[in-house]
Amino acid sequence: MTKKRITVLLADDHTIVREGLRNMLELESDLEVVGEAQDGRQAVAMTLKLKPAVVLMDIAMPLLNGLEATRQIHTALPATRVLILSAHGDDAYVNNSNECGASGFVIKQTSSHEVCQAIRLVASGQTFFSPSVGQRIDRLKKLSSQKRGNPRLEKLTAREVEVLQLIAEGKANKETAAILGIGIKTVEKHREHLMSKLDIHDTAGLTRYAIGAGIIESRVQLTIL
Amino acid sequence: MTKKRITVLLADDHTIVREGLRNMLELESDLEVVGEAQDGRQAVAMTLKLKPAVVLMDIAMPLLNGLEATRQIHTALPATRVLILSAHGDDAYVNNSNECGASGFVIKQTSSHEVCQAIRLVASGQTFFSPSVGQRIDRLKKLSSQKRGNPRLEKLTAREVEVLQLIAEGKANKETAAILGIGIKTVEKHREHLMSKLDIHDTAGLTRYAIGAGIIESRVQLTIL
DNA sequence: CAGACTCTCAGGTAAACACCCCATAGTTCA
DNA sequence: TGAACTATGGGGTGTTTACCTGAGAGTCTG
Repeated sequence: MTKKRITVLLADDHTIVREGLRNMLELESDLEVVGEAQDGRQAVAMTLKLKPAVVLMDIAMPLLNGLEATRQIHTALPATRVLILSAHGDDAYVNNSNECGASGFVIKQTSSHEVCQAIRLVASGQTFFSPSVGQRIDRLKKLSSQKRGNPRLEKLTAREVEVLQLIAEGKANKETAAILGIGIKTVEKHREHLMSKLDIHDTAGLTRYAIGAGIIESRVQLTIL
Repeated sequence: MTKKRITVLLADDHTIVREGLRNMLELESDLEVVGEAQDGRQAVAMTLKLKPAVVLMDIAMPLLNGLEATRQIHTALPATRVLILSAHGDDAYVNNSNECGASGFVIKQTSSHEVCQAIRLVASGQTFFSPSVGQRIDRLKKLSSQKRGNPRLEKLTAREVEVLQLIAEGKANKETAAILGIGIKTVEKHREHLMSKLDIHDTAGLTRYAIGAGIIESRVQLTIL
């Protein structure tokens, strides 16, 4: 054998995208796809089990969004590099992809060649940001040195954001409890804290907030005709 | 040469997705990717020039969305088959993909094998709809076969839209009843009909639908960090 | 080390919701 | 002129929320 290959875990809820990525990455002799996850929660679980060098992570995923998943992975396995792969470069979440512990951020408009390069870069400990994203990061860094933004979402804990996402996805407390593996009463408590902190006291309001904050996507649809 | 290959045009604004699809389709000996378009306008132009047998069309694209592009292609070249490839199968897009002249609808959760099969089907003049999408279409077809005179109002009644908006604004049934000057039971009945018609059975889902359909807006607020 | 969070869970209550059954009156349309 | 749809109601039942008090275990931090 020549050298150790870079192990990669793919996390994207679209089967077609995963298959396409797998095909492309496996054309590269130094990259090896060791697993595929269909949602954020699975991404975390599989990362802990398979310990890949790099996780290629979509942001918009069910159950747990890519950034939360990144945060959890970064906390549990700081050595694992997470490369965010997002459809939009103007996502509200671009802003704190750094804080979540991501090593890079590429948009889906990027060519596969660049993605491979990005994977190699982050695997070697460096960072990579798509040009349009990089500018945005720079701009925000400059701004944040002056004033602190959004007081509301900042106050939420990681667990609360998780629960908020599940609420906005339409899960009942019982389902949420099952998904998170905790008691219903605990979920109720998180919900209570969310409502108190955000001063929003109904499910519809929490859902609107989650969409507005970019925690989940509102399927944008044009012309109802 | 053995037989004529099915020519395919890819239309998706994400380079990675296009490359992935191209790789996968070219593994099939009977499929041939003859071009790639990055937006809806380009998709129409390239279709007119290259005259592919099948256009694999994403919906969410810049400049011109996939459904509009499909409509234009179908008008100009009725022989060309358009296969919609969308990220979401549960949105309003599905409803009028037929009207735009699409021959099929697959969601990105589909496997590449199924996508290839779908391409072959639509190329042969048949139609293909992903299971989850198919059910929706069937339901709509049944509805529209019953009331042909009003193709656009087959969805929600004016009153139901009113109630939906108030639900999405976070109003409880009691508030809604007071606002509309009707009884609570009537509001409950409208809510029941909404859930049944939309096949959405929780407040969060109704709220997401209302936002996606443009009935209400989710205030934009970003910038964390 | 003590206080401040965070996460976990308990019991309880009143309200709201989801989903059934049913009916009446008006409109629309084949 | 019926059949179908729409809007308006009532009754009932079981589930789910919203909101409250209380509390133990853990972490983080000044």
